[in-house]
Amino acid sequence: MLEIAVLGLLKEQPLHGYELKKRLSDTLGFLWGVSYGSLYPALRRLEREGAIEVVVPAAESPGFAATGSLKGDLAAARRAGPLPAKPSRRARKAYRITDAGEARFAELLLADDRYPDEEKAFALKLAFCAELPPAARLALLERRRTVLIARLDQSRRTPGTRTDRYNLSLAEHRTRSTQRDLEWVEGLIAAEVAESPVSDTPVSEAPVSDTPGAAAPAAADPGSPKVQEGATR
Amino acid sequence: MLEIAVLGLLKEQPLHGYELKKRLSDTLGFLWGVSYGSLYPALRRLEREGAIEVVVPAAESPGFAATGSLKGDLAAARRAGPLPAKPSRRARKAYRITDAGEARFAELLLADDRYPDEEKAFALKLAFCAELPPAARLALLERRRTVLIARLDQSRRTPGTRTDRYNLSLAEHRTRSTQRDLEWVEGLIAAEVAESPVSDTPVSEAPVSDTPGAAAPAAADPGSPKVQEGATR
DNA sequence: GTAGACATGTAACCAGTTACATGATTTC
DNA sequence: GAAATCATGTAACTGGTTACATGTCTAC
Repeated sequence: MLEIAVLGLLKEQPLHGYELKKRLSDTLGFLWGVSYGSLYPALRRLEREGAIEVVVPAAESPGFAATGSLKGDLAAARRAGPLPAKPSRRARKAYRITDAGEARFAELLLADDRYPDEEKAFALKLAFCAELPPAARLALLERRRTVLIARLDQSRRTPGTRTDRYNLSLAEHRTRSTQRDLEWVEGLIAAEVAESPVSDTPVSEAPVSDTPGAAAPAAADPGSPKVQEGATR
Repeated sequence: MLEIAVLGLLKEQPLHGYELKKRLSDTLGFLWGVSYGSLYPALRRLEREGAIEVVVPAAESPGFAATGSLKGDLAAARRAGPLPAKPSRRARKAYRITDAGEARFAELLLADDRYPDEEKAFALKLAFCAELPPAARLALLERRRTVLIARLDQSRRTPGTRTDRYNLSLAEHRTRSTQRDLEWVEGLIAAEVAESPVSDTPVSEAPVSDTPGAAAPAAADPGSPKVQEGATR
């Protein structure tokens, strides 16, 4: 999860840990508060795997010549005036994504992770899917759709053993939420298909299929009922 | 989290681990799939803390006389015919909640836990709040309300740095979901207040206050803005 | 010279998971 | 007597967290 976010941000530009953390907090902050205690180890892990690499400290911000002395260069950068991306302090290590990292990123976005928080995982992936090829993006959305449909008809099958006021209300609210989530992703899918014509790409299994009108709220047709959430173990 | 669920189920009746797991899977299954690897350690932890205790194996299901021999009794129970709560196998250990456990349960339901998955935590607590005194229940709902309001006006303040199609859609969908969650809990609060007249009980700090019309979607007044989700940290 | 922002890192913990080991009892 | 189901438990791992330790540079 963290690795997705890190790779996603580094795909746009090289960044060092501290800055990365700030961006994670305020561009994805509404979904996530990452801590240094997980970020730095994650960076080292990714580096070891070859997904990212330390960027050479020269020419950090164009506009002054590198002398070869790191400290000197940094001081020079500082003297040049306050830049939007503020110049350095300590032994700041900026990372850049590698080709292997790009591959890993795509793989992670599409992976069938059994991360506990489905909703958060999907939200995070969606937040970064703009950088993905259209087919992969579509696959991501289709997968989410399958999960939601499975959830819906599970709640339809299961009567619910606890029938006090609170559980009843909870179940109903949950079902409606899921329905709306489904309508939403179906909207996204439709937009996606409209944008790039439905080439023959057999991305995973169900190309796009059904959705008769536009966004049928909670109709039948489980599409491909293979996925099955791992609720029961 | 697990402890809440376990205590909540044991509040209704004594159960052994295996059965507990089954109930967790199919009465709360839609929110949770617990595994033995966490359940059994949790039971031992709760027992050590004195929140639950092993129930004496005699008179497990009334209708036959205990002989003093566990195995004999169990075999007898078996012979008596298949009961709804099926009789035993191996050295089955049923647990019962203690008074200390009841106290712990109430404490956990109201605790300000910084468990990562807010939504799941609230859903779980709500699923068991029927057994709580009305004032505590109300406090639980009020707290949730505060969190949702904080979330809403954070998303209003934060413009959002990433402005591609997907992030925009995500942010909008999220806001609407939160709004509906808020309306829902406000409905629950209203029902709660209607049921038990607003005695002077100063449960936590904000008694009930505001909500002028009935369920004002996203109005001002953060109630008590103390809570503050730990997103940024 | 010290307060505070910038910057990196480690250790201990947390709440769960999977995989495995084991054993009792019933059913065929 | 083999397979299925019931039943309990441990060890290693996971993906994070908090709390802490340390260092650098600026501004006052």
